[in-house]
Amino acid sequence: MPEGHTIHRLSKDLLSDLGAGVVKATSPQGRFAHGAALINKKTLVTSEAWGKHLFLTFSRETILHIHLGLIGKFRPQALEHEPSDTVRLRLEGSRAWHLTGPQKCALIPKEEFLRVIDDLGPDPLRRGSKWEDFASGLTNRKTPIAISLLDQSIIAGVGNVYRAEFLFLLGIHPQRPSCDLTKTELKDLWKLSVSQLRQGVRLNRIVTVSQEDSGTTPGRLKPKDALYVYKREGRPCRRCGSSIRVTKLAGRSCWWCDRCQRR
DNA sequence: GCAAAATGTCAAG
DNA sequence: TTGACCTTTTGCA
Repeated sequence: MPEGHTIHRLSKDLLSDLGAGVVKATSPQGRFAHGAALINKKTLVTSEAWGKHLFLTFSRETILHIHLGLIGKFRPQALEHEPSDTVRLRLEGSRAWHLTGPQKCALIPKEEFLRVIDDLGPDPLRRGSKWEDFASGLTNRKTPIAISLLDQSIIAGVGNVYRAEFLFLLGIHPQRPSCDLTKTELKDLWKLSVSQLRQGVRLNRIVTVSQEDSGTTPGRLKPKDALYVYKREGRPCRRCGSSIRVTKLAGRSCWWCDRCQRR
């Protein structure tokens, strides 16, 4: 589930749901019992997303740092919905929110918050992020562009789905050395990140296929029709019909179309 | 019904 | 580059 769009959407939804009053916090799993007790009966003051990191600030400057990792989920439930014993944290406002399988769920001091965001590259979903910072992170980098796009210190919030889809949409081969991209390509890559991630927040899912290619609106698309290349190895490219290929880059599968994406 | 994979990251070899 | 982490979902019998 979680690339940057998921976390930014969560950040908004949590604030509108829990921001009104005092929050009740528990840890049905028990593993975060101490932290939950410290948050309990406090007010949610701010909710911020930086790339794939979520920071909830409660009264008295208590900062809760959450990172979902690969398998974590943070989902709204009806108040009467009983939490399973895998729920690390349950927050209760106008709805209940159940956090399961997070990579990180901890109360942190302000210095650590600053350190975490300092290590991140520009986040296309944050105001004030500049494409020049993205571009300067890639100068002199011979690493394949598909590897750079997963590097959170280069661009924060892009994950394995978006990297493959962005490169397809711009006709860029995943193995192209990062430093070989033209200024125009870099600018386009940044602009595409901004528009795609924003759409991801709006729809609360990743849909990259255009209306012309799909013949319908994004909201009505079936999951398997929403993407151009991700997890489509061996299937025909939606643009040219040639077989989608897959390779390992940065330890993760990366899909591309050899005809649409030139080296 | 069970194994494998999953939109992620870090530490160890 | 590989394994570990943590849980749910998917794919295959």
